[in-house]
Amino acid sequence: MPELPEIETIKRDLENIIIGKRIKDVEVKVARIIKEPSVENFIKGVQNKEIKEVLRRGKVLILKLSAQYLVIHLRMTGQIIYGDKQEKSKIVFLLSDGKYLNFLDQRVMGEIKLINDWRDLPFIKQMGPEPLDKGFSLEKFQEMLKGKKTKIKPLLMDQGFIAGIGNLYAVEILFRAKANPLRPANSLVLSEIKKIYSAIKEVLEEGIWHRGSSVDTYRDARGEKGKFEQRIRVYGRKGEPCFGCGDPIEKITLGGRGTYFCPKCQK
DNA sequence: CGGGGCTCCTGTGCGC
DNA sequence: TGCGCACAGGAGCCCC
Repeated sequence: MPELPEIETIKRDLENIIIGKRIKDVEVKVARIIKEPSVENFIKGVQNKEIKEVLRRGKVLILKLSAQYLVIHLRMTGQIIYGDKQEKSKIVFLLSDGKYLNFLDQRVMGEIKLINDWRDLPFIKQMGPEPLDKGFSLEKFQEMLKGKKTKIKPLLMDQGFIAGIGNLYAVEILFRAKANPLRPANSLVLSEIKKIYSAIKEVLEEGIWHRGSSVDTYRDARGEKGKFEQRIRVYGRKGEPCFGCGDPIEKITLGGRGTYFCPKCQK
């Protein structure tokens, strides 16, 4: 599942590959992925537009074109792969260098929009801070947690609270911080908040360093798998021995999502 | 306002 | 062995 580190990896790859190139044409094989404008206007809107910049906000990938923005959300199984045209592509952009930018998506939950300003999207407007920005300080995190009765794990996954963290990284962050996913946010004391805060930065940076995790279908912009999955401590390890104490890892459902943790190490 | 549950979607893997 | 169902989860939505 592409989360902040995976999208950031794709963003950095694409920066080196496609900036300055033009989209000559686009083939829309699955219309429902294009959320706005109409498919017809989408095609007209991207034709012969230069890719000026690649941006990321949370789990959202943004390509700045000559006038508008191409906003891409990969959701669960979306992939953006540069190179030859791929048979399974749902959307194919033909670039001015003769290569293709393929949008693939097994479960077809991804979304692409062409809009005047990405900052106007409601989902972006209500999004929480970028966890790797300097502005996301310990003090700010402390402030954000105040009065939040929500369990810490779903809270970390709430894009309105903090941007870019999904199920896998939320689970890994809490294991690193030795915090139980069920803890109400406002029950955490400063020493625990500090550990979670540090773990957020560390785990996400480690994820980027290892070019993401490919436990599902994630691939980088060149179609390669990430290596962070080798660093995973708890995700998907139900019943297997905890790397901290050897007790079996437990799996519960929280907010409908599989939540892995060690009840002994995570208090 | 918060939280639970359903929805979308399809390949995989488990149980009977 | 083969079939059928549950499961995977990001985010919008409804409802209590």
